[in-house]
Amino acid sequence: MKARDSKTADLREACVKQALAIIAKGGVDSLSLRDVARRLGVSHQAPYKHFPSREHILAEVVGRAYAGFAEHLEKRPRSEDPYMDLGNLGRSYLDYARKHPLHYQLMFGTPLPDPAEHPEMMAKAEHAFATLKETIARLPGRKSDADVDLDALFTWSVVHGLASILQTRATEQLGLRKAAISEATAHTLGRIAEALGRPHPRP
Amino acid sequence: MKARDSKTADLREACVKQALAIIAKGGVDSLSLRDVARRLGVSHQAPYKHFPSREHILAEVVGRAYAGFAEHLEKRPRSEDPYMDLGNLGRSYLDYARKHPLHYQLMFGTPLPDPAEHPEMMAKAEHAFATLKETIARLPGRKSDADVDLDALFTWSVVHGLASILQTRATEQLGLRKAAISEATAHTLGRIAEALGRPHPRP
DNA sequence: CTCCAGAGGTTGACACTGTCTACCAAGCCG
DNA sequence: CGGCTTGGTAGACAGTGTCAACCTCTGGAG
Repeated sequence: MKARDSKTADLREACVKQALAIIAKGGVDSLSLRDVARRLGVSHQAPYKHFPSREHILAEVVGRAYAGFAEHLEKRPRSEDPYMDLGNLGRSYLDYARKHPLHYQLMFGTPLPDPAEHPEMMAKAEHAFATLKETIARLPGRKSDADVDLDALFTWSVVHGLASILQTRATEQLGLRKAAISEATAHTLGRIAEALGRPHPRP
Repeated sequence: MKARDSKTADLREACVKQALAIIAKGGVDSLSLRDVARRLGVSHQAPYKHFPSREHILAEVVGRAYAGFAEHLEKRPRSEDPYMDLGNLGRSYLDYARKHPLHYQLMFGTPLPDPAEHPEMMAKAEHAFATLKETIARLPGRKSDADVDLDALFTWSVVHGLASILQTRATEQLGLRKAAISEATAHTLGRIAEALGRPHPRP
């Protein structure tokens, strides 16, 4: 019944949407296929016609988060200066984590469905890392691929670590001044650039 | 019955131990108080005499992980040179994450019980961060407390980010050479020191 | 046109979970 | 003795994932 004639159209799609809504409200643990079905006004087994198991619907949700993330990184502003370009990439990364904490948490802060069994889930993630490596390869003074790999890993560590920490609100509990938080992004991106060899500004 | 006369002694203690064992085998999701009780040969309600809910037993397990972590950091080698001291701290941190991946994951890679409702859980974490700030404050050229806060946050981000990434085995899926992984720790710690102003070695 | 296979939906059952309630046995203390 | 607390038991309930059987359209193949 209902005005939703979405029936024939896309129950699968509606499931994914509702799943995200449920996770948004109550955390990933609270996701239950029966709840999804209930909200959609269908039987508790209907979702199983589209997803073999709870893990699979979760993998789908996470996969979409990765896709949105990769798209966001692609849309970042570009620059001629390689250091600025790296800065843009980092800012864009932290931007996404701040604006879409739920998606970020799904991607990196949750016990994920085994990636080995859901390979499509990780495809987008690889692309994002490749972008980072390209950007770093353009910095002056890079020699071997090994250097690039190591510095890409370093850079990723920093932004990922900062994003995670800012999300846990650990800051509130660790006695940091509020100002520290708002300045953290700029400061951290600056430190990355210095670590990677940009001449230090010494005013 | 059984040879376990631990009965009078410490069912509570045994619960925590079994809980950790269960999590170790099947992940945090698989923890069930009924399973704990079953393994201990007691009724399914016995654990509830010692823990008000599943969340509380989890909080206890996590709290112990934090304690063990803080203790590990305390035992790190010390040094006169402040940069070496910082390096030791970072190495010690990454060491722990590598040797006790389960504990590390419990602390930082899992949706935790709400810290606001389990304050004792976080007490040890604060101490660890304070140690980091002290170490950084000893570096030459630090000015204000604000600088120290920001650089502490930066440093924490790096090590935490690297530890997280190395644990997800994302490396395997992102096309990094195996060598990159083993070199990552040393390289990253070096980059931190450079970012914080240690003169770059240019061989 | 008929037929029938399959996609997508249904109901019912099962084993499992966390948690509530009531009950019981021992120990302690007035 | 009587009563209170502590730590255990048993039973029930709602909620979960998932398996199995069944129903009902709908789109082709013959």
